[in-house]
Formats: sequence, structure tokens, C-alpha cells
Amino acid sequence: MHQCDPQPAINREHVFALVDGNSFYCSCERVFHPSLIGQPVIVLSNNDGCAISRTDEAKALGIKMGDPLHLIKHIVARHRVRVFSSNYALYGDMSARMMHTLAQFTPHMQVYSIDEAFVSLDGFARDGLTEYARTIRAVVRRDTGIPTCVGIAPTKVLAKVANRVAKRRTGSGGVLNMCDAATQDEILDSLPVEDVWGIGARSAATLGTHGVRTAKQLRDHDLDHTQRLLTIVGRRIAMELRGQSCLPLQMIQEARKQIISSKSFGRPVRELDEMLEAVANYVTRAAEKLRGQHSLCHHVTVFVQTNRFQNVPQYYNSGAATLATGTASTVRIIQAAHQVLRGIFRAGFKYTKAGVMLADIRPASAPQFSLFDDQQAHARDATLARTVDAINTRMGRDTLKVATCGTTQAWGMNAKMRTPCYTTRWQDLLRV
DNA sequence: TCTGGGGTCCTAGGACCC
DNA sequence: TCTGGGGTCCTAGGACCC
Repeated sequence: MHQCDPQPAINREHVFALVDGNSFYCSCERVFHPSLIGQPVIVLSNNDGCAISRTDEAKALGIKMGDPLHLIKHIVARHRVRVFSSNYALYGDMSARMMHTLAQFTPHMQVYSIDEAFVSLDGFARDGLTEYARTIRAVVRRDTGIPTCVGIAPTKVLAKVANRVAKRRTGSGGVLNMCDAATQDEILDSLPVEDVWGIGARSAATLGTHGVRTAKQLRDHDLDHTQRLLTIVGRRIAMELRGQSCLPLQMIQEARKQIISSKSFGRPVRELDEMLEAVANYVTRAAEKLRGQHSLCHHVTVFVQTNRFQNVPQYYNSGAATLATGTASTVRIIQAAHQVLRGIFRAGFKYTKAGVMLADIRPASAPQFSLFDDQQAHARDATLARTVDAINTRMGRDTLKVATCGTTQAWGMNAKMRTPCYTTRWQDLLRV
């Protein structure tokens, strides 16, 4: 019996609302630059590489998600597209405000990503759902300045569909209620199957060879066959399209099972010394996150790579080390990562990217020491890290750091069009 | 010159054990 | 020619998401 098989004995009706910020990063920029309203705006990925957020006006100019900036320069110039480097401190803070506002409506919500949340509307009167969603939208707009759309449906997958259609249909007022069967039929029939949440290009191609091209066709396809094609994941999606909820609201944010810090360099790196410095910085970020969720890691992976888009000598390598005792100590993890790096680094290449992954993550509350461990040393590590974190929280990131992180970071990333951190740094507060 | 970063889940297959 | 069977654990790779 599959865990998502229908359970007629219970047959509880759910209602999910998916609230999703429109062009979220661009909208954050607009909050602090009202002159951007009505203008084409894009926000770039790290190193000012690709467009990762676009307003409707920018989309209308043909700018696609992930388009490299240097390939759309002509559009940007001709139509005076306003371009911003990404400012994650600002977006993270705006996200927190949006989620805080949503939480005032119900404690039953799941923060799904930086710009969207599932909200449970179980138990609300069916005929008041759309109006209630309009209220939620209006309050988020009023209290944060962020425009949103809301999709309402009996399952998460359908709520995703409803949200997507609400964004596209002007006249929907930003809200679409897909609770009734007739609306579901109509919308799923006109939705390409690859636009369903969880169906990517590969799955869509597989389904296409069996004549399944729309969301409605996937919904009505034989479930066992769908599972043979797309594993249990596909079966769940198909069931959700039928209105049978298999993806529950996850209100608790579980601790991360892996933590990655990887970035392209602002310019190519050739020397081991610079690479050691970069890796030390990446470990510093990852270890901060690790301590932030009160975990220890037992495994660290390091990788280095050259520019895969250029016709130059290519090199990629990765290596890993196991930490006999779990640790969240920046110093200890840097030591391990540096040892791995020395093993995989080859001189003579122009490296453009490196990264660090922490894995085999376990709670710090129950550390397991090996027989020969110096437990007092680990306790000292923990105390040191706590002190450093406290100072950096108060005085700013990297006020205190490990010496191998260097001071110049000449390899660091570019962000030439970054707006100030209006909400998270005193010196960047708006003056009125 | 210039092409993101950080996650999750599932499955298959190998190693190992009894 | 025939070469056990069943279980667990781990890892790599695929697919997808925002």
C-alpha cells in the first residue's frame, strides 16, 4: 500500500492557499525605489551573471529566467531596463516581514521558499475563501509593500497551479480559487504538463512519448503506469492533481541535511594560496550556518573547477574528508578542507569556481566522541565559536575571522549594481 | 570580459554481513 | 552446465525546485 493511497475512512477535506511574491527580488527593490514601478527591472545572480528576477515589463521584452546579462545587453540598453545586483540581506529581511504578516492570519503555514508560503485554510467557509485571500493579499501589500498572488485549492500541487494562473490572468485580482471540479477541469486542460509543479523537462518528455501533454491528461492517466514512468514522485503529483492530498503542510523547518557554500570568483584564480583563502571563506559561511541550526557535521567535500563555458583547458576535481568527531568549529573544518584542497588542486589552470559542502549533519545536542578524543578541546572550540558568532552578530560579518581567510579577497565576487541594505544596516537606513 | 547558488528526494548498485 | 539468498548501509547520480 502506498503512503499516498486514498484513505476513505478519513476523507478530510483540506484547503491550501499558496501565497507567492510577484517578481520578488524586483519587488523588494521597488519598495525602496518607487520610481521603478511600471519600469522593466531585473535582478542579477551573483557576480552580476544572469537575470534571476524580472518584472512583467522585463518579461514582455523577452528576457528569460537565467539569461546571461552579457547576452541581453542590447535589450537592456535599448529599453533602459533597470539592472540590480542581488542583495540577499535585503530580500531575506523583506521575506521575514512577509512571513510575519502571513503568520498573523494563521499559525498553520509552511514557509516554502524566500518568496512563498503555503497557508492552511482548513475549516474556513467555502464561499468566503476568495474574499479572505484578497484580504491576505491586501494586508501583505500594505504592511510590506510586496505584491503577491494567491492560489487556493484542495492540494498543494493544485494550489501551485492556481497561483500560476492567478499571476497570468489579469482580471483575477491576484486570487484564483480552484476548489471546484469544473474550474479544475478547465484550467488543467489548458495547462502544459511541464508547468505542473514537480514535472520538469525530462519527465515532460517521457510523458509526451505516451501522449500525456496536459496536466489534465496526467491527472487522468493510469496511476500505476505514471508511477512506472516517474517513480513514486510522479504518482503523488498525479494524485494531487485529482484532489487527493499527499503532500502535507510542513510547519516545522527541519535542520538542513547538507550545507553548501560555493561561488564563482570575481576573476580567475590560478594560485593555490588564493584558493586556500577562498575555501577558508566558504567554510566560514557554511560553519556559521551549521552552528545556527545547532548541528555538527562529520563530512566535508571540496571542489574546484575551471570555466566550462570557455574553450580553455578544463579541470574539475572534488575530494572529501571524514571528521572522526562531529564538529561545527570553523577552524577544524578549514583544516580538513585545506587538506582536501591540497590533494585535488592542480597548478596551471584558471579556476573560476570552488565550493565546500558539509554533510553527515547531526544534532549538536548529542555529540558522539570517539575513544581518543580530547573532549575538553572540543568544548573549547565550541566556546570560541560562540564568542566569535556573538561578536560578528553585533559588529558585522567577518569582524572576527580566521587568518587564512585573508584580508583583501581579490578573488571575491562582483556586485556593481547593488542597492544599499536599507533594512539591515544602520548606515543604509533611508533618510526622509 | 561577462553564463547563480543552495537545497530535497528517490533509485540503483556495490560492499558487506550472516 | 550447474555457482545461495536475504538483508542493511552507503554512495553516486538523476531529477526537480526556487
